[in-house]
Amino acid sequence: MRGFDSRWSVNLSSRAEQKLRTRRSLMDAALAQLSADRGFGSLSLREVAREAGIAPTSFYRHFAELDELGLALVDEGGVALRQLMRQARKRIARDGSAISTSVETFMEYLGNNANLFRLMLRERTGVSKPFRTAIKAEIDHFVTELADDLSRFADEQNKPLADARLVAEAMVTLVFNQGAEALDANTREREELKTKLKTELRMILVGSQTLATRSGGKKS
Amino acid sequence: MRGFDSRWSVNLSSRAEQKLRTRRSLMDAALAQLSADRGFGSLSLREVAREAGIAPTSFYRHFAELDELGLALVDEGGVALRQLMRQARKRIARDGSAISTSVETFMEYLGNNANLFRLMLRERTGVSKPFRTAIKAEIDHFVTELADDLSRFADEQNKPLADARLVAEAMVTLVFNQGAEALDANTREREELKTKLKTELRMILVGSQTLATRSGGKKS
DNA sequence: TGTACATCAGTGAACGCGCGTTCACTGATGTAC
DNA sequence: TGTACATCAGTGAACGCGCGTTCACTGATGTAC
Repeated sequence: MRGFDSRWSVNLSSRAEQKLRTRRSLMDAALAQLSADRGFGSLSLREVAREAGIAPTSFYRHFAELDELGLALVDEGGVALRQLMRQARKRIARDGSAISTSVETFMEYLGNNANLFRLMLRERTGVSKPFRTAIKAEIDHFVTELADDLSRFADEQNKPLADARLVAEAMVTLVFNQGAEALDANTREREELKTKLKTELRMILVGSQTLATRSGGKKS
Repeated sequence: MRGFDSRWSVNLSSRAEQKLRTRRSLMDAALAQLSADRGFGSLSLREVAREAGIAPTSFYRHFAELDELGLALVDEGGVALRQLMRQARKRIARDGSAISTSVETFMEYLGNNANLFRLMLRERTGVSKPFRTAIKAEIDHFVTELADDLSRFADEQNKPLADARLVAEAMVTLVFNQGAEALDANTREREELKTKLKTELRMILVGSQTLATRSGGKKS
């Protein structure tokens, strides 16, 4: 437990360190209670405090309400998304095969941060506007980067594609939806989902190239 | 109010008619409370009974629990999906332009059954397994019919496509996701969504045809 | 370094609230004769 | 048709429960001198 945040502790009083540690316990407690059958909306402040091992009243020393904790988790989800993308780029540079590598990387991240992604995937279409807005912003950022990558890639290969942003959106929609299913699938089903997903992404990519070419693209 | 179910009332005692009417009030009350900010999970039995104008205890004369009412609504959603598809086929036969007509028909249905679709779209990835299962079954049925249509259409046009089922799944995923967004969009945004959606569907269709041709399709 | 005071994370008691569910009931509707 | 009994949708009182939130507090940690 000690040192889990040693990088930051240098300038913090031990009281402040302890506060951060409790805050983390609360966030972990909330994450731990998420599952296929429990969304963030079904958590209670008392339950989270109980799981974190503090009195319900202490919760207010860290967050004004439960949703504020949830939005902090969404921030972490955004960090995970950016790491995911960085990791995927690195691997693609090494292994090529952009679609396959991306899907593999995504699914790996999904497995390693199951409940964080559960939160993002579910609350994205959930009931709380602040959640939807925050998550949509994170995904938007993700889509933008993907669209840039796609454009660059298309230029390099001299295979233009129609409307990179739209292609990126469609891809992210499919990836996230299959991701949501993959979370609660067994290993075999997950492999099937990956295969399906790769084919679907390829269809979109190829389709967009074909449409770009037909409508007078810059292909030689 | 009288005669709203006159087609069925013929063989029913007036007591049974009244019971059906109350049941309908309950289902309508639940539907009426759904919105962008309220999912089925946030409804309470007491609230629904209040809105329907009956005592909370009377609820149990109609459903064993609130979820049972929800599943009855999902059944109605299934009916709406089948009507939607029937309507779309009819229009396509008349107007051609399969993708555009389908999207228009879907969006129209969405607008006319907003809360019913809200329920389907949200609980599809929601927290209750029975809901997820029931909705997935309805969508599956929808996907199957779409896949059949796609195959038939491809044969007629002598443009084979790769893996009709998978194409249908991807299309339905995109349509439902954009549908969820369209529900809470204004008219202008909705038009944008339609345009985007049509392009995305066209990419998938064209991509699937291109892939089928490349891998030795039966095209002349 | 030692002392006096300030800060503040964590606490336990207490509150009022809406919830789901049970129960025994009422009285209109339906049925058997 | 008229009568006596059965059915059953709808009721109101009552229950125990977990919830979010308030409050005044405690005591360890931090700070000023």
